[in-house]
Amino acid sequence: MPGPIPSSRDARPTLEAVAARAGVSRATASRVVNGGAGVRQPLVDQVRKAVEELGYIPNHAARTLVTRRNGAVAVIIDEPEFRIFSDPFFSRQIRGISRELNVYDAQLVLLLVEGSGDFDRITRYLAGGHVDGVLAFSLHTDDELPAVIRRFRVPTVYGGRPGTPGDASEHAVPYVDCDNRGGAREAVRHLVSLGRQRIGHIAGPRDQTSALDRIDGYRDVLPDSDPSLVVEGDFTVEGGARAMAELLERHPGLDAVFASNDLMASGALRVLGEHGRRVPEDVALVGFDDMEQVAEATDPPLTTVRQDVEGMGRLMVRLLMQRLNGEGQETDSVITPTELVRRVSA
Amino acid sequence: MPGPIPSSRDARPTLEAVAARAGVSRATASRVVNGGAGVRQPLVDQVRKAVEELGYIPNHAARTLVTRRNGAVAVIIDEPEFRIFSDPFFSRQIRGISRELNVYDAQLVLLLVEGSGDFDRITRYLAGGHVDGVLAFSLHTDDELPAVIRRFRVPTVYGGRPGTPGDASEHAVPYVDCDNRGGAREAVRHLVSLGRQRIGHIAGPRDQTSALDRIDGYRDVLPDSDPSLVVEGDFTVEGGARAMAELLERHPGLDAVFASNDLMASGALRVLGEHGRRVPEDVALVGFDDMEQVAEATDPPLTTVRQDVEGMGRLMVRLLMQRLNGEGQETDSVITPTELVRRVSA
DNA sequence: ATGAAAGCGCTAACAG
DNA sequence: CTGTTAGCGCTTTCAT
Repeated sequence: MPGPIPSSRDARPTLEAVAARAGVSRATASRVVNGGAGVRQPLVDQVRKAVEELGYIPNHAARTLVTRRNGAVAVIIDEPEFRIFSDPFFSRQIRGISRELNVYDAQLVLLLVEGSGDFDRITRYLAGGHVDGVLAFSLHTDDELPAVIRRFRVPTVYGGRPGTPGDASEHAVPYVDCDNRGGAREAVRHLVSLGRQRIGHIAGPRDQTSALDRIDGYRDVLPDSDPSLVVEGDFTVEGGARAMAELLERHPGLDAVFASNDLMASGALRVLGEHGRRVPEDVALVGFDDMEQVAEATDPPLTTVRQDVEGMGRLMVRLLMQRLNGEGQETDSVITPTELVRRVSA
Repeated sequence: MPGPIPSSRDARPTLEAVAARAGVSRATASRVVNGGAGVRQPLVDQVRKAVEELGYIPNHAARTLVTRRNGAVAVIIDEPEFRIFSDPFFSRQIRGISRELNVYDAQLVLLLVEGSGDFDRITRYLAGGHVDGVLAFSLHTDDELPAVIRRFRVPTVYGGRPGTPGDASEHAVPYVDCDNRGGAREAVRHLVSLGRQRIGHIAGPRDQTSALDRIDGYRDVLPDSDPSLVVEGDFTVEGGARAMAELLERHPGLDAVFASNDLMASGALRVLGEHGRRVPEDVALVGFDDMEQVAEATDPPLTTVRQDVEGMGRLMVRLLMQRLNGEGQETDSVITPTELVRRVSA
């Protein structure tokens, strides 16, 4: 079905050509191309036919120049190397975003931030109005991005609750996050329901709200637990392994662990094995994220807390589009539910 | 260092304003903004100053409209769900691409293809000339993308050797790939050097050239090996596990396995364990890719073949830019070297 | 070396 | 309902 699209990129037909062929004015042709509202059917048909025959494709730049809309959204990911390398989390979220963006016929411009150097570049980019909106991830407490976003008033939705104070004013930027705290509670409650008495927690880095929220969830269920039962990891396999070793040293009698993500849980699993602990018999283990790749591949497979990462991505796009269309400047943030997935480790 | 950039996206200063402030014509201002060649120093300085003071940022759409360049490159990934979900490979390659694109001050537009439906969309997008060039991945043998690319003559570089015949004419599209065959040879030779006698191979899907090339590498070293020693997997953990089980059933006496990627190797590892085989004592195992996340997290850590994924991404961008700048229409493909990384599994 | 002027392709008032 | 008319902001001959 090759269709009549011209075989070269150059010398593409313009609206002018379409109008001429259809025997109408450029304005009418434009109207038809943009939906055809308020144009009589016969003319609509003529124009459509001309478009078809000529293989007309609108020139985006020209359109953007006058409408000041560019049909593109930037996805900004500010993440230290190790995490984007080792965490399918982003691939998934981006897939959700991409899918939903397609619905709106919008393009996805990917901006990876690696250091303050990149920051200027991104500032200029956003300031230049090259995109209609922004989807930003991994805001760390010391991030400069929120300031830029506020300054240029770029419509934005955050992925994950931002660590910055986030002025509660009318300009608050909405975010989409899963119920980290509730999920953590569920995980720990599950461990408790298993009859476990000494439950440790391998936390994520303190500069990420998700890690903080999960610690809170842990404490919600175990308010009187010994503080030394919580060790900070860095969301990597190795970090999880180190934390587990530390935990074991401090509390040899430990009988359960809630790790703040699956990667750390897998590291913990290995260390547990090395120290002769059977899982789940001696020590029950629950992770977080439900990254199948990790959670199902470990031995034993991990019981973990699932979050709908793709759905969260789609949601972010929807919220952004609402803002762009002016429907409710007062968009609210959304917290999505989590679900405990029982496998073998607990 | 906030700088003088205006605090709102609207009402941005135009070149006109800059020219007025600098007391020159728009043409001169434009020249300065674009490098300042052929403009006397004093004027250059005046314009630069005005740009600075006004916080002028060029309007991309206007520029694109006249230059027909848009400073953007599309990255097209056509990959069934499971792989992008479970393979850090892309994250890494994209990071390399992103970094190198920054060097050229070009934007990255991400296009995820999920089915034939998406195909129309992408065709229209490319035909619309929204991007200056394309970086395309995961061409399967039955892909429609190459046809579109050829038809519209979009400057393109493939990631990985495409499965399509790839007319050897002057319009051949260059690609960047690692030395899959050589890497596989190295892996298998290593196994041989360890004194292993019955070496199996868990291959990747037949519609991917990387999998095919690795099989070839295996056969290069073991030309007379029993065909039943090669089992096809699908590059996933589960697929690797199934393949390993099959292999064990066919050849209980197996003493080594070369898996076509690390994910499958990790699945194989688990099955090996379940069947009471010690690794590497009873069965030596080598993977491919060196995805640290997987290769270092398994127990024992995997010996594997490393490919410089990020470097390959950067290389793709460089080749594309060469094409765009007309330097050498006859860009050649590049095969990057691999390296055996010895850990514990072999 | 610099400026004037002519568009790039499209949309959006505004008339009719 | 349709056509005419202005630009959107920038680059690029072409004169000077």
